[in-house]
Amino acid sequence: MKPIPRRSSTLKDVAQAAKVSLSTASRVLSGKAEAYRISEVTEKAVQSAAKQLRYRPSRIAQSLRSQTTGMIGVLLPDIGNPFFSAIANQVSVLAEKHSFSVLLACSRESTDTETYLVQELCSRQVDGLIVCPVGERADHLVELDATGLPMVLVDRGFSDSGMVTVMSENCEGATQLTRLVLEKGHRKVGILQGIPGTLLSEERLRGIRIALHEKRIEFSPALVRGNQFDEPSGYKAAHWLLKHHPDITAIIALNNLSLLGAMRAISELGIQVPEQLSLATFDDIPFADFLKTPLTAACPDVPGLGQTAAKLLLEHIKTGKQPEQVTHRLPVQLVVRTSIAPAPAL
Amino acid sequence: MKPIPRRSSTLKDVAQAAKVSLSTASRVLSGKAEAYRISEVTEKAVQSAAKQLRYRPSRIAQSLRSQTTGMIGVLLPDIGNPFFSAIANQVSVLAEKHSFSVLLACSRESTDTETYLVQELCSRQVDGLIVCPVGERADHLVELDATGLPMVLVDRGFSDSGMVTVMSENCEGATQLTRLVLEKGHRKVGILQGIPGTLLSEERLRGIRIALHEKRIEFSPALVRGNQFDEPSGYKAAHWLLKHHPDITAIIALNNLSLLGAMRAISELGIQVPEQLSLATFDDIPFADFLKTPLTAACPDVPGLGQTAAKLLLEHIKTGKQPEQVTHRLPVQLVVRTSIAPAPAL
DNA sequence: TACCAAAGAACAATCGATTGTGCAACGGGC
DNA sequence: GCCCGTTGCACAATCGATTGTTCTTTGGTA
Repeated sequence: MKPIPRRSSTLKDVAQAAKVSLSTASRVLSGKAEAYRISEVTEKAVQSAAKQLRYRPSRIAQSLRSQTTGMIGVLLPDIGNPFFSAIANQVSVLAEKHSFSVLLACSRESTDTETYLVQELCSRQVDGLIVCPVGERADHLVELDATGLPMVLVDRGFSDSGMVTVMSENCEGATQLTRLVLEKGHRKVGILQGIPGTLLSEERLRGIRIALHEKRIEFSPALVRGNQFDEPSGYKAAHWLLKHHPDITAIIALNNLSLLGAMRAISELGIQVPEQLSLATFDDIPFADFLKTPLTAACPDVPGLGQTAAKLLLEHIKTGKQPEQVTHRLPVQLVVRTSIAPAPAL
Repeated sequence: MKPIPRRSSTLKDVAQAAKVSLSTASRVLSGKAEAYRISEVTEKAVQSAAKQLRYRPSRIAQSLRSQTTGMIGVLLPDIGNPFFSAIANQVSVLAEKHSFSVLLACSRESTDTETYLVQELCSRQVDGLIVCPVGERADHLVELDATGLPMVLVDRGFSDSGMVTVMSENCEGATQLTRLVLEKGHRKVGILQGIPGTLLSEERLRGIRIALHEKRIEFSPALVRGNQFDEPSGYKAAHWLLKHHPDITAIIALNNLSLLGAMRAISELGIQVPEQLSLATFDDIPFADFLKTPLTAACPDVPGLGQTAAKLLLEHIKTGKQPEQVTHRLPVQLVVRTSIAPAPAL
């Protein structure tokens, strides 16, 4: 299979057209004419030749030479999820501002895929990496981090991994959200989580336990359901909870897709929110204000997460120094709407 | 500024470790040992050296040599918009399946930025390009298309540009959506559009005119407002319409963000949907079923758009031949909910 | 024993840009 | 008139991988 012959003009073409050597052409076009005492006549000749030939340097060749690509890798679990696409958006805009390109990859919540893609991004020599890890394992990331490649984890992380991480104040947010529920008299609350054991889930659960503890309510692991950060998981978990624990009076969803699944289940079962069942959730959704029952939610600062991660990464790349502060926490904003009602008398 | 010394092992290292030449190492690792009659002993030696050194070939070097990068550029107006992120998602997944990486760029609905980014992606030597153009101008894209670079436009396009394009059946969809409105007796309908003059807007407007014509209702350009594919545009347009034409009984939004803006405006004005004002829109939104007033919408086949575009592009890249069919149309699905009510008596 | 073919691996050019060093030409000072 | 310093540019190595060509070795045969 022949390489496609669509070759744009190279430096060589420019040099020949201007009747100078490669080196001279290169120095002129990279603005070093002055430093190398190149005459104005020559300089102009090169520049006009470059313009005529519509010369654009090959970033591939530049990358090979300079060992730096001007690309940052962005590895997310699911770009279809507005939460992550918002992060990608922020990163992309900031990257462009700093003349970096974004190499996007999507692990689809699979740790194996994540491991593979991280390698893939590395073999493309990205200058840095922003990863929202699936969260089940950290070894492949720790190993990479150890090589010194600038890397920032975002939204999800690992405890004590030593890797630079930008996260929400999950525990605090969960506590506040849960308090709102408990204050309305709810005593038996179902919880929809994502992948169990991930730091994100653990922190949010911990926050919930703190609020429960304040009210002297025992935490019941049986009421925590869900095994994925996706809609089917939320759907099944909600169905299970409402079937096996019909006396729960509130549900807290720990992420947006679990919530969406739960709402389908609740709708199917004909349960009224918030009259029969109160609902609280993590993550904001567009159109939240226009829902039949506007949702009370603990909202991570999504733009902040993306911007902070990008800023830290770019800083690391430019200075060569890892940021001093390893864990960065962004506050979660509590948005009170109407989905939490007083617990119905049983 | 020195290049960062974080160098992973190169083919040279492997060759030295295995005590063979570069060429032999290369041939073994690219699976051509057989063809070049390399002894099994040597082959094993190279492979184990590669494994020990954790050798991964530099795709930069490979790209330079092969003039092919295994990257496709994806240029979208706004990745934050769920519509586009869903497309990016599809493209990303399909690309990965075919061992391509995605270089993402975001024009932020600016044609200038778009022009710049297209150049940027090209100088990175992407093997192909998927573009959802802003739609104001086509010259920069036509020019690129002429070079033979595999390229597919998605969702928005240009009339008679000759460029491979994947679009929705906008006209037909708009006609159907409008019919639903008119059947309920509405005679004065406000319309929220994106950037005027773009093919997308024009086609949808044309569809609306067809439906109006069927009912012998005159099309009034004064009732078409909006100048951007974003929320503020929809917000302002809706406010303007409801202020200057308080007798409109329905609004049709031609895209999701205009709709969102309109809903804010309508909510602020305390207008009841659908009792006082009917609402119909293009684009589906998550949670649509759970809105206070579930929206009747003409929904483009978003996954289909992404997949078709990716498939066409990858096909073009692999075969080297531009697909025969230039324009691909995907049906728009009409989802009837409850936001269109009979027109109130005036 | 001498010669030839095939096997096995090394040499070297290449992709496109960057950069340290070397080499001419020119002018001025002694 | 000769030497030296400056000016202006070319030569060549390099980044890492691929590949056409060449070279050496080995074994078999006449």
